[in-house]
Amino acid sequence: MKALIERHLAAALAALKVSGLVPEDTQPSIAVTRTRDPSHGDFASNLAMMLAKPAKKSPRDIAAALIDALPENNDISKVEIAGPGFINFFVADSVASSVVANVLEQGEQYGCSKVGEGQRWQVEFVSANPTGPLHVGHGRGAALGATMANLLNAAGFDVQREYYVNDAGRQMDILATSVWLRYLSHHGEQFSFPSNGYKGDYINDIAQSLSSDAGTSLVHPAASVFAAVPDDEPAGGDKEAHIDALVANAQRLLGETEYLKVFDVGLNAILDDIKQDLSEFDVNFDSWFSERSLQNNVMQCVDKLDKAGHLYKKGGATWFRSTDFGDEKDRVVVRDNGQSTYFASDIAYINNKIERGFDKVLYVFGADHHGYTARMYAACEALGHSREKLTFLLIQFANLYKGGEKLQMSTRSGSFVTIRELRDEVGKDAARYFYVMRKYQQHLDFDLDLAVSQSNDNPVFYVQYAHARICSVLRKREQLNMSFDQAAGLAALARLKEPEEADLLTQLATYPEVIQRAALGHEPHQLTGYLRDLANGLHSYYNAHKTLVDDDELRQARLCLMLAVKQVLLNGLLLIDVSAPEVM
RNA sequence: GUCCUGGUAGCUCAGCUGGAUAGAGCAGCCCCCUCCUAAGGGGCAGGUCGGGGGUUCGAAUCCCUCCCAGGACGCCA
Repeated sequence: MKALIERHLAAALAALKVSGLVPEDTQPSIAVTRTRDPSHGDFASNLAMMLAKPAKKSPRDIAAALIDALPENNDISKVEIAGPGFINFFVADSVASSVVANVLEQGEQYGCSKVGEGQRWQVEFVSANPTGPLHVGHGRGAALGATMANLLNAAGFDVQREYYVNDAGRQMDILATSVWLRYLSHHGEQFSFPSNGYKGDYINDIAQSLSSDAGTSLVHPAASVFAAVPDDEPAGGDKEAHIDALVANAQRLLGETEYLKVFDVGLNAILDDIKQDLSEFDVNFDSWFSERSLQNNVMQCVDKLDKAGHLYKKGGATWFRSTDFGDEKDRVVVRDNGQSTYFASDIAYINNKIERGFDKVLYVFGADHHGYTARMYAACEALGHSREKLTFLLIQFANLYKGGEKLQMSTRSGSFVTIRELRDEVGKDAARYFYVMRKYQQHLDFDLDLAVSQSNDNPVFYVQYAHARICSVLRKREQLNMSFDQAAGLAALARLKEPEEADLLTQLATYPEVIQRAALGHEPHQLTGYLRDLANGLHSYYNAHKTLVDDDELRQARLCLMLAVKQVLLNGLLLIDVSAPEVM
């Protein structure tokens, strides 16, 4: 409808140019928007006001001329000039109500579009280090990433969801060493646990399973484990040096094979845990990409950059001249000790992603990564690709509140609320809904008490209740043995004349636009906002008018409308992976 | 210091490429179940859109500047 009006306005504009009223060279963008106030019709355009200046006429005169030049169309019942020069379009009732038939015909496909057809996109999200369970901070990235992927999918994009597993590097060594130390404690060794080690209870659990796996075969006396290790922080030393020395000793004492065993037990236990948490959260990935699998490619990529002349040596290290591509300073890719940096892995990873043929790669990152994006763009361009291939969505942190108190979380100290605890406390539906209902650029205050409350305060229930209410009406119809004939109802849509019905029809027609906007703008909160409004429309209607009326024809029409609203509520909730209960 | 993101009703937030009288929810006050689920609906009240300039027919939205809050700025991962 919107496109139709735009075409008509374009035709009218062309006519005015021919008649000389508007200069040939003016190229205004033709904007048609939905109106907020029904008295302004269904759609409005500001075209006349934009033409007023170049044409040197008053906006209202231009508007009148445009309207005269508009092609005839039966779908538009009235066109008016309003206010300073808006052109308001009133859509014919038959067109407005036809949306019901569209919804029922398309079912779960209603709202889907083909704007992204033929494009392969990757959405990478969560990608938390497998050093501990997912906490509520990761939850937001998980929920947003999953929903954005769903939305893009609905907009016709071919989407791959990927989790980048950081299964290499120092943090993982610290994890493996932490597990081993706990294991040693289980076997009676006495020592004080490093302050920079992983201290959560889950480390104990993993150590326990390592014990039942390996028995005492991995035990070494504490004295040798701590031999020549510099003091820890509490003893006045450096905690980083302390833990690094412990890692080195672990690797030396255990030998490569045994060390790797401990390492993998830790990694796999935690990764399995993460996978389970995510799947219970209805967050699913197509691909778990291992950082270790990239290791051979890292130096290849470094060579590639070197051959292209983007690297130089300084102070024993190899630097990438990222400032050539807009970064604020150059970055090290190979340290003076010969080890490649984490950034070097990321370069290889970018290269890998692009070689896999994605048209666009979306990174859903925590806002703390923002200093990182400039060098990522730089790397992408240095590798010979357009920076447009990368998009970073920087998610602001989520703060948890309980009883008015802000909860703290930190993986290292082991004091955090896990995503599992959150789910147990508020349920998956509320958690998923709350995570996406604010725009991602905004800090999210997650009120646990509100999410768990079964009251009208809770927006999740509000939307779900609308769905359940419709189901209840449908059940009641059967109980009362009232007839329902969908074809007859669709034929009688003209009977829907109440203002609440008109509102619902407009809202239903808006849904595909919302999905498209939410998908292309990566803004899931558009969808939750829409669902709230639609639910509100339904509740208002429900209170104002009875569906199961004796008038056969009217009842059939209203039932069709109810079915359509139910379908759209369901479609929207599916995109955020929230259930649509039939009974509440 | 540089760079991000925010600053809209008492609180939490919407506000689509600049558009018509700035919208919801919660909190407050009033009303609505002999009627399809009251986890609901309707109404009232509540705003110098952080301050100040500017662009425009028209600014919460764009530009400049200042103030405030949170975050990021390693040869860490």
